[in-house]
Amino acid sequence: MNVTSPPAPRDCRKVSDVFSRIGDRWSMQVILVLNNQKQRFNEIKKGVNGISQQMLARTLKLLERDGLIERFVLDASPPKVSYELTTLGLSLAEQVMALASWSLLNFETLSQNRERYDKTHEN
Amino acid sequence: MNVTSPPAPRDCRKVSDVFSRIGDRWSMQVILVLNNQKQRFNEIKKGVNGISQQMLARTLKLLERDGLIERFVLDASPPKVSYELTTLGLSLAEQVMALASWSLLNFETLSQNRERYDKTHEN
DNA sequence: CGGGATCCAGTAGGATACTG
DNA sequence: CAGTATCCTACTGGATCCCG
Repeated sequence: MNVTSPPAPRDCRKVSDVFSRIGDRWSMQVILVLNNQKQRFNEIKKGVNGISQQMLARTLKLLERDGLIERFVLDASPPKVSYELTTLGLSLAEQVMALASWSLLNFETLSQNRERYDKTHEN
Repeated sequence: MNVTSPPAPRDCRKVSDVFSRIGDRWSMQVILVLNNQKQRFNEIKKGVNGISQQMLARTLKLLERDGLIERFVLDASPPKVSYELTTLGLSLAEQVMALASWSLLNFETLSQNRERYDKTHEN
């Protein structure tokens, strides 16, 4: 895709599809936490601030379904399961990391913009 | 932020905040369509496949609130309004374009992975 | 420990009609 | 043309309990 022009409508649907899959509240955060680190369920849970057990389980399953992470059952009783980004997942993680860096860099600016907007439009 | 390590929990919240703002169904698509192109309301609507009038109006207002786009009223009656990415919006658009390119490149792989997963887990 | 099942609330998002 | 107002539905995500 040309970087200087908007995508074609057909492309838009594909982009929309991928975005709506990873653009939920948790997927990208899980990808970030797993970046270069094979981790177990509760380790990921600690890493992702505020996620519930169920949402983590759901998110991991969807990411596994897309082939972005791989699930390893280490032991059955007591259960030990760990997760790791696949090659595909790692390539996505790079893009997500770039977006995350942008977010950290510009978070304050965004907050200030919102505050200013709300003040001038509160009528 | 270091690209090889997961972000700190405090950073995670900021990243989550930004992601939950632009990670909805439409924001990133609008940003893509506006990339390097000042456009009017209905032009954007044509560019973003399937968006309703209301959702476009809502999305544009939120993006303007964050200072990512600027709104220009050209005429009052009949109304003519156009939108353009700000410098901040352009810098975000770069990251979003990278993610969009990844999406186009790997869309087929993702679809196949899902299909395969669903077949082997349908029990 | 790593989930699954169930129930519930909040909100994102769609359809339609109306307006300056 | 570029919105706003209203209503409604569907889905996301949270809480809780249970299970091997």
